[in-house]
Amino acid sequence: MTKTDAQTAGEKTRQRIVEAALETLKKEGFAGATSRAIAREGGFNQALIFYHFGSLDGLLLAALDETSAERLARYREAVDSAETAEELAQIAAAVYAEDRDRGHMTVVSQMVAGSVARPELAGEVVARMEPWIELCEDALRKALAATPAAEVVPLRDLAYAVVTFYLGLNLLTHLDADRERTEAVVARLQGIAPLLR
Amino acid sequence: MTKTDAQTAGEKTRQRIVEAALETLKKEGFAGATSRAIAREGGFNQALIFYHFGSLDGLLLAALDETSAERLARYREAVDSAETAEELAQIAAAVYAEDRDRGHMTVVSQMVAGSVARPELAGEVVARMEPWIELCEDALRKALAATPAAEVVPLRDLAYAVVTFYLGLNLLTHLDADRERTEAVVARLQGIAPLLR
Amino acid sequence: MTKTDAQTAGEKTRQRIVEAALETLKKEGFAGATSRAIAREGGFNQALIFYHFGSLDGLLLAALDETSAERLARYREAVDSAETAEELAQIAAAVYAEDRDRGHMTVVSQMVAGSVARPELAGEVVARMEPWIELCEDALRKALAATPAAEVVPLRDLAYAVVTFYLGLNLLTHLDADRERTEAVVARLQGIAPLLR
Amino acid sequence: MTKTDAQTAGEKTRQRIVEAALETLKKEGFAGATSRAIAREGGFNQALIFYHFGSLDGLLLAALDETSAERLARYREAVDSAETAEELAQIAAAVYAEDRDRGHMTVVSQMVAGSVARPELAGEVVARMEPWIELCEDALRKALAATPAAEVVPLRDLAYAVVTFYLGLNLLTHLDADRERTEAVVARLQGIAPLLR
DNA sequence: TATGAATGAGTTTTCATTCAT
DNA sequence: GATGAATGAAAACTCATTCAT
Repeated sequence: MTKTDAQTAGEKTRQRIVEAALETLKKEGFAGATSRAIAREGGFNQALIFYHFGSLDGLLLAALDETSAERLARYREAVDSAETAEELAQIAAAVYAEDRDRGHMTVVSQMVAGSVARPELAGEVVARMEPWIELCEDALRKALAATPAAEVVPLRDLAYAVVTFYLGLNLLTHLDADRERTEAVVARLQGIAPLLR
Repeated sequence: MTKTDAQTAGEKTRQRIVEAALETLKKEGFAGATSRAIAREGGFNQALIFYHFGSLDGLLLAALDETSAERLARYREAVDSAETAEELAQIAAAVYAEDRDRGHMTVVSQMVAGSVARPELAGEVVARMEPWIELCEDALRKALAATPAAEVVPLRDLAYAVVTFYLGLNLLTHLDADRERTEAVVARLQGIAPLLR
Repeated sequence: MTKTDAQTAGEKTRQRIVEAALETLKKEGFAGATSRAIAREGGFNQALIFYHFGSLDGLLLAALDETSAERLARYREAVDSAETAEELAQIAAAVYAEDRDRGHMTVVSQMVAGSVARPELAGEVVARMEPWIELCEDALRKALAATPAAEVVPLRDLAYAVVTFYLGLNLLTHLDADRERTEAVVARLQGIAPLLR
Repeated sequence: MTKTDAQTAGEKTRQRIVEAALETLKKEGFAGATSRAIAREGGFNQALIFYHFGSLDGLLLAALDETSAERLARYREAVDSAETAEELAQIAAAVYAEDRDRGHMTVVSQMVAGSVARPELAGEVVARMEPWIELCEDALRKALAATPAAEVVPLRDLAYAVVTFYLGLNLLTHLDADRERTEAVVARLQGIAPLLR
């Protein structure tokens, strides 16, 4: 086995573990994402987690990184391609729906919620939210370009508020069995976009 | 000891346990609010929790009820006494600050976050959020009375959105060590009030 | 309240507790006959058990005494009134059916089974089986009166064997959900009686 | 260490745990066979029980299987080698004595007795008694071959009755400290064999 | 690289029993 | 006589992690 092959094999395993972690986070939440549960989900040995990621926290953060990178790219593209506030709102709604159905944001909100009582994790998690806030700021800059809103609330703070809201929304989506309400709220927000003119 | 001048011993103990639970929830979060930790915090026997509340979940929900009742009364009074949107915003900020410093809303957000992976708890927790949404709706009705906003977004949905946001805010407050940002966001929101005119 | 009344009240409570213990033993078995379960069944305070019987074991033994006394009287009468082996077999089957349906022997077998690992109880329980063996010996004496069997196996040993068998039967009746087999065995034994001639 | 000349480490540990379980069952009975007690007896970590057997019930059933397999083989051989009823009776008595002294049947009767109030266990335990009944039926067929008894009581039912009796006997052996009586009963039964002619 | 085995500390909950009132 | 409250010990089981192979 050559060195390149070996590295590849290792990379593959890492990937497999990360995916199992994400899947478990989606299905069982942060509290249910134990090393056993993840290993069971992925069909591999528990100890592999510690071999490759040092600790369960390490894996969880790596999984968060992975999801974030993928989703950020997707969002960034969407934001860059939009021109008007309406377009942005529409795109946001579409990507939100995709996220909700595929569970991407669940991972984020679960990690945030789970980190609250874990100072070692909290810092790491919060750091991983920065790019989201930046992305959101960019989107808002575009959306509010021609409005007076930008003068009232600094974009940075507004972006932070939006992410904050998104986090709360994700939490509640999980609690609200029928999703009726969270859906309604998102729909309404879309209705606001045209008013920005 | 007569029955009038003092609670029964049982009532006192229940209260003591509830307070220990709240304290632990604030300090250690949902994941850290184990029966042991709560008993240690309150300096009583673990088994007392089960004697008085049947289960740890039972205690946690009772603690949530207790905090909610107290805070709701406080907020309700504030909302009722306010006349203008500015007044409401000012009061909201004041009560928010009080909550944040004393940890009341931490308990709520911790319970919400912790319930995500616990279906048995989730229903109970979500039910306990209803009065908050109602209160918020009343406040918004007052605040938006003379504005056209009410016609665009139904108050109910808006109230739900506000609570959602508040939840996210609480989560982030805990993660963001210096609180700088969450503070800034709240301050900005206050700035919006005058614009509603 | 006169002393007689008081005694009566105490006796009534004792009786209530004993009945709750018997009921719990029948429904939940020895392992399920905890002080809590018994108190719940009877709708009284746990501590009453210890006030009246000193310990849970004390209550359980008292309950065993009570059942034994009642059933022994019933069996004794039946044995005394029978004349032939066939009659005895018929009566035995009838009383067995009654016992099985009302759970009397369940209590005995549960106490025996539960005592196995409890030396303090074992001695007491075994002592309470003596009258049953004696009764059985009397019945066998009558049944085998005119047969040569009595010369082969001493009645005492045979009586002990019968009780032993009855105990095993009770245990298996509980395990064998459909009771088909235990019923069949009892039916067959009845068929043996005429052969004794 | 090759795979042929030794069990895997896991197999060895499993065996160690099973033996500790059997030993505890013999010494402390079903109620005393807690995970702690078994771990203490075997000098290993409690958690190992759950690692290897999933649950305490799982271990107990595995222990029952182990004992049963060993003893069944022993009995089967004895039954097959016997020719006459007297021989069978003699062999039965010898094997019974061995069982009693080494505690094999104690394990069976403890599991039966303990399962009475445990529906999940009961089914499993009862299933494990089938081979014993079959073995017994074979022995009886041989013993009663030349007698008219087989026509009166079907062998199957009789076998079931014998096992039933054996169970009761085991229970009582433990209660009856001096074993005098159970011994006597077994001795008497042996005396019956010649009469079958 | 990967794995099966092992561990100590932890979890929620229940137990029989005691005690002050 | 009776009760609500309290307790220390124990129950089954799970946790993240380590280690020898």
